[in-house]
Amino acid sequence: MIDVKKLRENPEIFYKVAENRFYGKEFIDRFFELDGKWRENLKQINDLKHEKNIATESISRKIKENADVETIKESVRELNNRISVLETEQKNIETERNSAVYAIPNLLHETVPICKGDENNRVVKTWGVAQVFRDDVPEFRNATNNAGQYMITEKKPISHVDLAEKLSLVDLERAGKVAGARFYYLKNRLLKLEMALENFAVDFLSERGFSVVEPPFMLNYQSMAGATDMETFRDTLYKIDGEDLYLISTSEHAIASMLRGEILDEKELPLRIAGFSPCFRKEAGAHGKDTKGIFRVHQFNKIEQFIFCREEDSWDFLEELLQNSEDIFRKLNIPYRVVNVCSGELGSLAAKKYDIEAWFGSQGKFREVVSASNDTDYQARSLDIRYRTKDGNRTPHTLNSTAIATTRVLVAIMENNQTDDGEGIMVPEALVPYTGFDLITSE
RNA sequence: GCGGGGAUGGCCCAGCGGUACGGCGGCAGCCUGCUAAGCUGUUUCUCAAUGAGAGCGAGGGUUCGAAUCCCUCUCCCCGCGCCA
Repeated sequence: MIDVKKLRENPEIFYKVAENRFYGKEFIDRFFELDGKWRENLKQINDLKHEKNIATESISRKIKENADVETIKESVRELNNRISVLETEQKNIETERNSAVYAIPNLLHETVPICKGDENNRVVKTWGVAQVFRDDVPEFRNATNNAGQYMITEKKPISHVDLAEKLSLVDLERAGKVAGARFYYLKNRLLKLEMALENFAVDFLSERGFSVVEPPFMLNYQSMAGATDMETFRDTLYKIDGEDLYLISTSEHAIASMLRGEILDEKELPLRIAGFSPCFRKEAGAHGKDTKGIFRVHQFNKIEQFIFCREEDSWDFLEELLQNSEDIFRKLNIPYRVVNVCSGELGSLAAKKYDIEAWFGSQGKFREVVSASNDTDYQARSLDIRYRTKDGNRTPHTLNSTAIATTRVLVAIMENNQTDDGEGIMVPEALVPYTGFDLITSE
């Protein structure tokens, strides 16, 4: 959530951000409407409680003096009634005011492009030599601002769906039978390749100063609500029936809420934590998109980078996270571009977000494989996480970035590393020590 | 799942109907040739702030007054049961 004090002091900043993000301003209006009443009520309640405390204290004194206390008791009962009426009203106002506050998005970093639509994300850089089918060259050149390196191929790579079927690497049909669309059985060498990716990423991040955790795969409402926003709840989260538990859609939320309600010491920061967990997503808004294969699924494994840091350091750490993720894709030799996501496509928690989009030859497109966000103090404030400094407590900044989302990276490998005859997949060199094989074929 | 014991400020711990004790740590100051020790203050949140209110795992209840008594729930520890 945003800083309410800052909102009271500088409403114009928040109105401007709402405009730049193409949000409605009604939540901010609603906040101010309710906040005035809230503060007025609070004053009244506190004054009455003050009166009550004085009366109550006088009772114990009078009892010692053997004086009569019945009339005072009666007046305190009267005060209690008035307080209780106001407090009930206050609770209602507060609930509404808070839901308005939660709906107000984070501030934006000055470098975020102000516009709508993914096509307006700013391309920051490109890396690698992509194999681009002849007909897709214009699209590729456009998507990289003519800066991407590529080799023209005379045939399109086989889609990962066809290739995986041919090589017995996934069973989508039976997964559909037992669980539904967007589920999969991952098989044989593709499973080993997945495990290799996971081990590779865990080792990689350990070397870069991350501690690694496998978090709970479910979180209670309070933790989930602190770590994410209502849009995410609605569109992506699975709820466990009859329990106060939600399946995580990313280990980010489990790591962020790990420190909920705690006060850290400034010296403990930064905290670099990598999470490894399955991610469960409803993909509610994605009907008809990427329906085939394992590109967009309800369940996949992910290694995630997460950082808690001092407020003054977070912009440097965003670059660090991006660099780590880029280095992973470089080691895997997957061509990609990096985009600075524009204001209209940014989630409400993020003040800035980079996406890494890998080249998928069969689709002739760059598609998202990594999201690196700086949520500044927004997420940590909702979770009531603070750190102690000489000059009092502050809210840390939190950042997160994908390292490896397994299914998408498997697809990227399948589409970028096909053998010339289209009958096999070459394992990226960096993974061979982990797989123990360098080729996946039908044998 | 059953029985017993717990949860108190950043940490440890006392209090068990009269408004949170003490210690450790942190910060500020005093003192000292420097350091250490010692001494003093401070340490969470909210508000229209020289003031006031809230806060003892969470939520209810009883009472003029609840950390303290009652109810529900959560988590931790010990034992029993079950179990990959």
